[in-house]
Amino acid sequence: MSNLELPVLGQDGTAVECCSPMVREPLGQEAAVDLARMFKALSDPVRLRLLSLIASHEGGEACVCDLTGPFDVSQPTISHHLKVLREAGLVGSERRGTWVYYWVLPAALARLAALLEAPATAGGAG
Amino acid sequence: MSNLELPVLGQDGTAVECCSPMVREPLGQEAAVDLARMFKALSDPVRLRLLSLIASHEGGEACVCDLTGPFDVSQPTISHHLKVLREAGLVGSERRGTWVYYWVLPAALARLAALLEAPATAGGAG
DNA sequence: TTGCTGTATCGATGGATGTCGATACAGTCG
DNA sequence: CGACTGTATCGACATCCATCGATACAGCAA
Repeated sequence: MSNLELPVLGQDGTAVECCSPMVREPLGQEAAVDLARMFKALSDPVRLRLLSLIASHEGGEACVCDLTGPFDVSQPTISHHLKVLREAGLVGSERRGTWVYYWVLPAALARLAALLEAPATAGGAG
Repeated sequence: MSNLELPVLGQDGTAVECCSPMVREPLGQEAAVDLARMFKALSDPVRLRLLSLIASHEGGEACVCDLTGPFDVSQPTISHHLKVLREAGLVGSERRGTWVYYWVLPAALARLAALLEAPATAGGAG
């Protein structure tokens, strides 16, 4: 249950509408729906902190037991948020004995980062 | 009403928790709330397409009249989504005579992109 | 002024979402 | 086996959100 079927594509450079900066060409509806799902997973403060906790944890992965402490919400809520992140294709998970480990899928983050990349030359916020 | 008070900071390299990749260090709660608000603005397919339409429009800005056509939703809904994007600090807007123009604020997109940037060396989604 | 067009706001509504307590499931230890 | 811990699922609930039609506001043209 680690890798969902991500419609990710040309790692080798084949330009797809999903990965080029959105300042270059308008997003298609399909791509927009797919990307919006991933951004929605990032649209909650708890999930954002969970993701950064996992990503910055040593070894690049974290046990759920490391993730429930830093938050004021209940354990089922943490489990729910982890499920959202997993179903969005942002993290993978695996059970090892008693504990369940989560790790970030860098390709997914990179896909979103590439989309947001901009020349930053036009009149920006500052 | 173009520039909201973005707590953006060191463009010159001063490391702030908002801008360093989340794989480096855990996000603080305040930063997470702030960033989640921006990601939430990107979590809707219509808004994502609106943003890319604006960004990829010639001159880097687009009239609302250019934005209502490509969608199946009503004009008030488009107006609502544009407001969400504006209040999230992702776009600026200005009225010029009859028409209202919107443009992307690249610094905001760059801030999010920097956060998502990862070494992309660990076992990724593929 | 009146009329027309472009855009924003209002109020309502159905559906999605975050949260919880209770509980079920998975694995380890006696 | 039973007891215990770690994690996920269930069901409920309050709130938020995308959407709409109706309407108000802003600017231009007669």
